[in-house]
Amino acid sequence: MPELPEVETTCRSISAWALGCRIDKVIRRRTNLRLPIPDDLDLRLRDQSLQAVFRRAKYILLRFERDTLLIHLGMSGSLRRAESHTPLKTHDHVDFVFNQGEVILRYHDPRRFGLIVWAGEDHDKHPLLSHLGIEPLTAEFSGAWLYRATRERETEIKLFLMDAHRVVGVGNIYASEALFRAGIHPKTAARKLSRRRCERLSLSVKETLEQALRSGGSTLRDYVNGTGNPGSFQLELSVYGRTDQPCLGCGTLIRQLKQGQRSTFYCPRCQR
DNA sequence: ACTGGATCCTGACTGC
DNA sequence: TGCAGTCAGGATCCAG
Repeated sequence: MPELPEVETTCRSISAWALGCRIDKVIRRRTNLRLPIPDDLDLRLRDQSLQAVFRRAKYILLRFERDTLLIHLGMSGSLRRAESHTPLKTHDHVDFVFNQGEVILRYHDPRRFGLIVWAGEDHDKHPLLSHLGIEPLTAEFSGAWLYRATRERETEIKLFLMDAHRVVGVGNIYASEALFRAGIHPKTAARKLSRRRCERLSLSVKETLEQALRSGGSTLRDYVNGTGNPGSFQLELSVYGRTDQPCLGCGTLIRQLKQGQRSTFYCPRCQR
């Protein structure tokens, strides 16, 4: 479900209400997601207050006084505020109950592709994070970097953009959108991109993600941020999900194809 | 090392 | 209605 803008939006909205709140108890309603949910969540987190909420790639980190949690939302997860009277929904797997039950941070994930694990002493060294590539919204992710990283790479550029070993946070929606913005065909071999096109693509990735962030992310099915509000970037999508609809630039019908078992959307005229 | 494919799981939707 | 098939925002593991 969530790509970088949705995860970042979730972090920001949780920060806005939960920082400083103290854990009353943690309720775990099932023992595993993609990985086992630690059985000492409640024991260890009780009485610790939430110190920081931040993101690495599409992982959310909740830093408490003595422990840090690593959370991933997978395809269908959400982490949002609930009240003691908020009715429980199917697939509400974990509740972090704060301030004597006054507010709850509730983890919901129908497909259970997400995960909740301890981050350990140094989260950057955690096995799930240690191999990750660079953040797209930093200066490091530049045209020069992209040009260097794509040399000799036979992979289609869309798959390259979605490979978290190289650059993180760019999922299926924003990869299609960024390539449209850059005027690059998604099946182009990464190594064939010129320096100039790499420059353009790195900018397009940043602009696409930043625009989505300003809209609070995309809500296609059920994404909601940490306060339970949907995003609106889906209204600004140029190609994603627009098969057979006219390109906003030239009117040519948007096409759909498969890359790595995922749908790709593109304009055959604007993207070469 | 790189690359493509299968896999985990539920729910929404389509077509018969 | 019901049922089967397809597809979905992610990431890991495995074979070639």
